[in-house]
Amino acid sequence: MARNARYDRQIALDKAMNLFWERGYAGASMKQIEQALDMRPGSIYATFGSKDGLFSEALAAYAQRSGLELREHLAGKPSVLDGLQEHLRCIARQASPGGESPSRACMVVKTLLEASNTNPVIANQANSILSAIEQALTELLEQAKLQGELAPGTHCARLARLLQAQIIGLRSFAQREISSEQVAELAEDMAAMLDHYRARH
Amino acid sequence: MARNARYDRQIALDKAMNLFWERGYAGASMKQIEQALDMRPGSIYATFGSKDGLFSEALAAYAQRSGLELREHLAGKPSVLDGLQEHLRCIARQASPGGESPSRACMVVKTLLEASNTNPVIANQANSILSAIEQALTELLEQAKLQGELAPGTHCARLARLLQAQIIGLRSFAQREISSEQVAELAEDMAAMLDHYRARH
DNA sequence: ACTGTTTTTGAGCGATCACTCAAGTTATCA
DNA sequence: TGATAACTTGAGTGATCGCTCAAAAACAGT
Repeated sequence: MARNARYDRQIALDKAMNLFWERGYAGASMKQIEQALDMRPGSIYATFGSKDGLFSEALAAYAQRSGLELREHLAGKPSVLDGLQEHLRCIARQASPGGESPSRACMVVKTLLEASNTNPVIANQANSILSAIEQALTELLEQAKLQGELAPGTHCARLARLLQAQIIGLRSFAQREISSEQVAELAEDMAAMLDHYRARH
Repeated sequence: MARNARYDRQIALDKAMNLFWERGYAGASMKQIEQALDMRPGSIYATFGSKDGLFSEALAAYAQRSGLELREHLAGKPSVLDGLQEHLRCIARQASPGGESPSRACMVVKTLLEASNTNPVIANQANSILSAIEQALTELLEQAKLQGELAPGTHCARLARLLQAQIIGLRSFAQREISSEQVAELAEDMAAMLDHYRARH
C-alpha cells in the first residue's frame, strides 16, 4: 500500500554518468544534474544520498560498462592479442571527434586526475578501478602466453601496465582537437607495438 | 613618487602554478590562492585580472618550464633519440610517489581533461600547448632522421604524436597509487619502443 | 616632513554551491 | 472509496563562490 517511484534508478544513473563523464565532478552542478535526470533535489537525495554518492555509483556504472566493452571486443576475435588490438582500434573509433559519447577521454582517468588532491574517497575509487583493469589485462595476457601467442619470457603484469598506459594516453590524447585519422593512426601504432611481444614462429 | 609592489610577479605566479597543478582549476578556490600567494584579493585582481587570467598565466608558466626541462634532458645527450629516452626516464623519476612536485600528472593534460566541456577558453590554451609540443617533437625527430638515427622511412609527425601519447599515458598512469619501480619499468618499456624506430646499422 | 601616487587591505557584494524538509501528491491496498 | 504509506516538490538553508571598492598604509620625490 504505497506509491512506486516515478524514475528508473538505472536510467537515472546512466544520465548522471553521462553528465559527470562530460563535465567532471566539480563541473556538474546539482542544478544541471536535476535537469539531466528530470528529478527534483529531494528525490535525488532520497535515492542516492549525496552528490558524492551519486558520482560514486555513476563511476561504478561506467567501469562496468567499460568492462563489458572490452569483453565484447575480445569475444569477436579468436586470439587474445588480436582482440586487444581490436580493442585499441575500437577505442580510437569511439574517441574520434564527432562521436556522440560525452567525452573522448576516459571517465576514470578524468576522475583520477581531478580528484587525486581534492577528494580522496573518489580518487581511491578510481584507483581501485584502474587496479582491477590492470589485473584483468594481466590475466588476459597470461592466458595468451599459455596459448603461445606471447613470447614465453614476457612479463605479463608489466606489459599489462604498459598497455593500460597506452590506452590512457590514447584516450587523453584524443581529447585534443585532432582529426579522427590521426587518432586512428595512433591506435594503429600502439597495436603494432603489441606485435613486438608476440611469440616468433 | 609612488610605492613599489610588495610582491614579485614571477614568484606569485609560481606559487599559483603549484596550487593549480595540484588541485586543478575548480579545485583551487580564491581563498586558497590568497593564502598560497600571501596576497589579498584586491592585489591579486589588480595584478592578474581574474581567476581565469591567473590560471592562464600559471599554465603558460608551466608550459615554459616543461619546455626548458625537455631541452635540458636533450642537451645532456649527443643523440636526439637518447635524449628522448632520457626524457622519459626523468619524467618517470619526477612522477614517482614521494616526489615533491604538486602532482605526478601533467598540468596541461589535467587542464585539458577538466576544461574541455566546461571552459572553452582554457581548453583552447591547453590544446595549443599540446599542439606546440607535438610540433617541437616532430622537428626534433626530423632532425634525428637527417642525422641517420631514425629509420629513413619514419613518419616523424606520426611518431611525435605516438611519443606525446606515451608521455601523457606515463604521467597519468603515475597518478595511480603505484610503486616508483613500476613507473620506472613503464618508462623503460616506452623507451625500448623508441628503439624500434632507430635506423638499422 | 610634506605631498602625491600607488599599493594593500578586508569587509562585504550578489550569485551559486550542495543540500533539507514540511507540505502536497499519488499509487496501492482494504 | 477512503486510509495509508511512499514519493515528489521547490522554496529556502547556511556556506562558499569569484570578485569589488572605499579607505588605510606605504613608499618616492621635493
